[in-house]
Amino acid sequence: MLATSSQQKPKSSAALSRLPYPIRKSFLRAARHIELRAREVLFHAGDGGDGCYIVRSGVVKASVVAKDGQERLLAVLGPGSLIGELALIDDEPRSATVSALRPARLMHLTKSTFFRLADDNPVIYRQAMRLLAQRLRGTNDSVVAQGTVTVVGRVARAFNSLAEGLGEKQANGRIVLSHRITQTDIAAMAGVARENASRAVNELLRSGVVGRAKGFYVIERPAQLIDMAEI
Amino acid sequence: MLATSSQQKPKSSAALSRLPYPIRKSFLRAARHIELRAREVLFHAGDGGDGCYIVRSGVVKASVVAKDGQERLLAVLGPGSLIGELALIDDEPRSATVSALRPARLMHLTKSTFFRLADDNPVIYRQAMRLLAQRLRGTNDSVVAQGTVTVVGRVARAFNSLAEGLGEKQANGRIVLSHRITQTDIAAMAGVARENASRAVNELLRSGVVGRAKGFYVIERPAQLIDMAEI
DNA sequence: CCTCAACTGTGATACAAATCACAGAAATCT
DNA sequence: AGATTTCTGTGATTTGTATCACAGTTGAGG
Repeated sequence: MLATSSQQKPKSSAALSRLPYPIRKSFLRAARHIELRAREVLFHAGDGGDGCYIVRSGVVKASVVAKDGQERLLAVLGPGSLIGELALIDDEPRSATVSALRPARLMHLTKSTFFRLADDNPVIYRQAMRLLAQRLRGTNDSVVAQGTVTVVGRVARAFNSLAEGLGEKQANGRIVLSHRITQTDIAAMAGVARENASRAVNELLRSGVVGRAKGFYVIERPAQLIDMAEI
Repeated sequence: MLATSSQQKPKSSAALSRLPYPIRKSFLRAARHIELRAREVLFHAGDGGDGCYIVRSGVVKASVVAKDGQERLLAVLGPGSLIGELALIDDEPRSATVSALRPARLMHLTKSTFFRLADDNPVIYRQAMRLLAQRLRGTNDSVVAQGTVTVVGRVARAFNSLAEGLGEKQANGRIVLSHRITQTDIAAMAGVARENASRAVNELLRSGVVGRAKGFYVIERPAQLIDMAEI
């Protein structure tokens, strides 16, 4: 499964896919399987907890709630995505809350397992560091974007992030976001008010960069969308 | 030197300080020394370049400029700070521009040296991942803060970041920012207009959370400042 | 020490985005 | 199929910040 179908966009978050096969197999053997019902919480921000998870099917979201109660969506993640890796690495509490948007199957890897495997295969360390570095680049961009980019641009960023997390690339280059996303979700990702997210989404729909197909958003022109989100 | 004086705040960015002494020595032996004049650029965003740097003395800044030309300061960094580690890890171009705010001495570590040492001492990998994880937590917070926190709060964050990068903790708990910081800098860190940074800084001065001592900002009540910056 | 450039403070105005207020449309539940 | 609940679109209003304008202050360089 793990992000190898030709229909699927290769994503940097497809955690294991770049590791040599024997190592991948060790991971799979060592992992414990977990099922989540829709809306079930995997862990809350502030929880302790070692170990990380890899999404095998379904869709989950990572979010934090600010002091004032408003929720901010950090990511919506589909199969192949790695979550909870920060607490694995630095023993600090969970930095975000993760819950299922629809029934999901995950595998869980304990901290001790991870480090045991990694000590034997430094390539794992390299791959993990690479992933962290990529995420860091992404969040650095977000910080800058947040201050300089307009609402439409931020909503475009949200769509890109969604494409990253659960997009399925079609043969014709379009990317289908194979989960029903509400404007409230988009607003929470872009960090804007729901009403303004609505206006921005419609602007994107009108311009044809984004479309809808049976309830799912479709990114019609990925390059242009990325360009709009540029900082 | 490397961030061990009792006057100095222990910082997560004091890259090497937590490594066992023999390993630290290997790093120092393998490193090449570099001098920067004030305002001299170490590297530009977009440059290629392997290798990372550790600040040994002086002060440097990391910044990016958005499409619209406005500069955003990501950090102001003093002795002990690690910079340029992303390109080291993932071979992508430099994500920010780094230049000296005043004459600085750095040491440079090539990619091959880093990985050679790390492959022999997995503890280096662990430490590096830890550092990346911490940074990721920080930038995640920033993203949320940017959307939910008011101007004063964002300026408070900027001060915390400055304390992190170049603060010197005094015996009485106060933290001296031992470099002359302009309001333009603070504005660029907080992502607000210079005029509003001015108003916010004065509010912090009036409330006594921050003070000035011979041209330097002093954080009088670090705990309260952190609280104000909380998301 | 004097000069000039850079930095700082503060009011007035402009503007983008949040908030308010609903009405209509679409899912979901029973 | 009908009843709720949730989601969506769109105007009117308010608000926080940016921007403009400019005077006062400071500090670095000759």
